[in-house]
Amino acid sequence: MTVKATVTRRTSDLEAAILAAARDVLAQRGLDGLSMRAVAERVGVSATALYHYFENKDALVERVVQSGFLRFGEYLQEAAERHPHGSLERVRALGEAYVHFALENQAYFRVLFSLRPGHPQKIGDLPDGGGYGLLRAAVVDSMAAGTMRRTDPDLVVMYLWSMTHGLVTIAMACRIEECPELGPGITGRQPLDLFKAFGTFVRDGLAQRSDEGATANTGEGSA
Amino acid sequence: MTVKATVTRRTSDLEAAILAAARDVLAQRGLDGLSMRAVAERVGVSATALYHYFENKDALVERVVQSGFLRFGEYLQEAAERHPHGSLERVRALGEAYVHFALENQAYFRVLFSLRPGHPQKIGDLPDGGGYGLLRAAVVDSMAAGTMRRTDPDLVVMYLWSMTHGLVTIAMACRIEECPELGPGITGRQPLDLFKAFGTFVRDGLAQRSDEGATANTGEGSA
DNA sequence: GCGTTAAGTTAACACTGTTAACCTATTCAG
DNA sequence: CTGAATAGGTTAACAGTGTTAACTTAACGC
Repeated sequence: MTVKATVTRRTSDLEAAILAAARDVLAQRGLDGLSMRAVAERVGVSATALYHYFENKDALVERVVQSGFLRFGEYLQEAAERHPHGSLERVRALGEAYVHFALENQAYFRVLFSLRPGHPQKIGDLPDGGGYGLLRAAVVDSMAAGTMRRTDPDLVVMYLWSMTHGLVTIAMACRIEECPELGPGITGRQPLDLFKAFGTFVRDGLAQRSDEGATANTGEGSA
Repeated sequence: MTVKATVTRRTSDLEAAILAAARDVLAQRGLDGLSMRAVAERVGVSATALYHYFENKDALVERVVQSGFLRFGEYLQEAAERHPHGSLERVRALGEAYVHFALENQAYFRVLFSLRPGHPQKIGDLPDGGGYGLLRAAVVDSMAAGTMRRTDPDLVVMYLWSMTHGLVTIAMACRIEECPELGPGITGRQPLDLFKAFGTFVRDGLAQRSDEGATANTGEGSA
């Protein structure tokens, strides 16, 4: 145990080790299992040692969240760059990446957007704006390219973000694919699959259009 | 203290008192402040007495959640009944009621849709299906009345639910109206106001339509 | 009147975040 | 080179949590 102590004497890479341990514990045992003692034990240090690097548990969690947002933002960016500027596909890809990342890193994501009171963080404080700027740019580009109707881009971003985030949140609260009462159109379908199906609604809206007969009963498109 | 004891000796209205106290504590001090001892003290009883009526804290919370969903469902129903069957207004009213109730009962709503692991409840277990059936009926009616395009109603419900729930969730995680980085179209606007603005997108979609010029830059409609 | 049982009590355990007091090795001033 | 200061760790302890065990006490059926 004193081994690590003498080694890390020089600089504070212990801080990094603590953060890494906190991430691991969070991913494995969830937010409830994330205790100061658990993190400390994983690092091989006493619990109170953590207080030399973080003011309290909230501060530690906040740092974990920040690094989480960073990874999240990078993931979104990579997804966006696989599609041309100004295309609706780029917007859609961002949404799909959002859903995918959230479900692959559930314990993580729960904290990122934890509903806990006292956690109302401003979006601007997050690295990369939590991906907001990324989506906004894609929307603005699409409007400029003429693939998306021109309106207030912020309003559109908020709308798309809400829909995507809501799907993820609901999927986490109750396993959608295991809810038979949701009807045959939902049961058995993964959240990502549902998201893709929403694409039709987002593009063309829900209102009955005058230029289409009452017979149309389309499934979901591909793009 | 023995006053209440001798009074409640007869039947178990203590159970109801505990539930009421739990609701109060939850609303006032939030989920973190909801401890067995706090609830017990409010009732005027020892903490361990609660275990005669509820297996553990989770069971107590679950009962609180159930009664919460009941109130939630009633609130939604009242909102729906103020608009005619088959109208899009009825669908929209349900969404607005959803947003309004959530923001007026935040501490409550956080638990209703808590992201906590181990809480993935099936929708069918909730009273009234958590309002799902209500929205579904409104959607089906609208499709039958020809005001809404015909598609899989469950998919539409899931789409509308996601969007609405996402907006609420985001609004709770970070006070939207205090985020200047969200652009002038968002800052200062209440979530309910944003929801109404989404109506245009939901009805007509985001895609550029061939029958409209590139000059259209509409605000949000009224209905 | 007597046991049984329901409904409450206190004491205690294991766990949590956090603080205080302490030790120790490194660093830096004189 | 010595000695003080300090950064970085330790153990002990406190208040709070959910929960269990053991105990009391009041009400009911026979």
